Amino acid sequence: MASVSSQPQFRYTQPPSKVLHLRNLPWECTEEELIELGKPFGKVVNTKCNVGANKNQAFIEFADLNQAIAMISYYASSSEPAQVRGKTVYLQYSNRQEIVNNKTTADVAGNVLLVTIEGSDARLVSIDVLHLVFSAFGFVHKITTFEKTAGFQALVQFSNAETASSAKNALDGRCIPSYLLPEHMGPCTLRITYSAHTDLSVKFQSHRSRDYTNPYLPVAPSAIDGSGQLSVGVDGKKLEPESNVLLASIENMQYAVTLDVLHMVFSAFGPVQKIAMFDKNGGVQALIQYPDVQTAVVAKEALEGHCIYDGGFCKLHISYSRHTDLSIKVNNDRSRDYTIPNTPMMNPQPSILGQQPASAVGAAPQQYGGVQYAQTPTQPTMHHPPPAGWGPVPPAQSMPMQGHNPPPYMQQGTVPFQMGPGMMHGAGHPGLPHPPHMPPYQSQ
DNA sequence: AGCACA
Repeated sequence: MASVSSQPQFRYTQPPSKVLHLRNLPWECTEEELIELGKPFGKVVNTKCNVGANKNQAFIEFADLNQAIAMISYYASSSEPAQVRGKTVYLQYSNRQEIVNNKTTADVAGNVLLVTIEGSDARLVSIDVLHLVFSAFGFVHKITTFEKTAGFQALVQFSNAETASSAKNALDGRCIPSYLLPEHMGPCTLRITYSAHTDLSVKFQSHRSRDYTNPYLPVAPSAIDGSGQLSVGVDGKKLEPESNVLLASIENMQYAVTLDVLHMVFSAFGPVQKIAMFDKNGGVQALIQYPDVQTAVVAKEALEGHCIYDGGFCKLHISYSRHTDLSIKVNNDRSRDYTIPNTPMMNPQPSILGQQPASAVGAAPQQYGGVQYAQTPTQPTMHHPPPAGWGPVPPAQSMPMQGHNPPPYMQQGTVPFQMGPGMMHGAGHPGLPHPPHMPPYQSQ
């Protein structure tokens, strides 16, 4: 009747739907319990439990609208309320006509993981740390993070369900290794389910979202500072996401700084895996890759602001790169992969300088004197994967070098920096022009 | 006790 439809309705009534919305359920109510509840009234074709902030809501979908109406009608006039485990359950028609993302989405493997980071400091976990953690299992295409009632969450997109499930199996319920987290942070536990997403939409590189397949995606202005590095200020504190790859720029470069010089300087802190040099903004920059974040942190703190040569020449400015694994296409005078054994090096040269700790870059810069360098174009002692004794640790520095162990969930061969060339997947986009002064591996 | 993954 037309006159009825225009009448005001009760505030909380809904038009009928095959889908019923249930609330006040006991926590972690099961699908079986929902089916038990609905079965007397018809065929339950789908359910969704643990809905809402308190996980105490659910949906039941009947095969037929009349079955849903029968259930609502029954309990509307019954003296006994609907109950699950003795707890009164409130029913109404859902405002949707079908359950979307039915319960199987949490169980069917997909290429995108929904990650909930638990812990009082969960929101301090940077997207870069998440990237590092998940990259151990395969190329991570994209990450988005967001705050939900469930807490701080991230969606992590892999190439396929296989790599996603290996990450899920290894990481679900595990804590992020503390050395990847800012100091004084409590434990952060990862809870992982599959997302129904297959391809995340990332518009900007920012502190909340990243697309690692598209190096030329614009960076959100809010996420960068003057040096072009991400610096997310949480409670006003500057948080530079740490990385195992350092970006070094060289100021006042009166003398040539070669790959070998950089290798020698940075090797004092740990095995240098890869170096890539390139020109940017009229200067020289280099990416230096260590096997782990911790070594990079130590090197950065020791070297930042120091000069390679006496007299204030070749001053190093070091920040963390967002890369975790450089893709070295060819070993030459600007790029080198030291992890590949038996790779013929160009210009093999005798070693110089021995094991001078690089903390002495400032203290004993004459070791790297320009003249000496010019006369003996350098080749550090290491041609191959770093030997066990890759050099003394600068004694004056406090260097927790014990941390070369992989985090507990990482198995040999799956650590991020041993990932194959897929890591820098975006580098080879055929249709994308490389910006000037930007080598193909350089994402920003 | 009031609707699902940004």
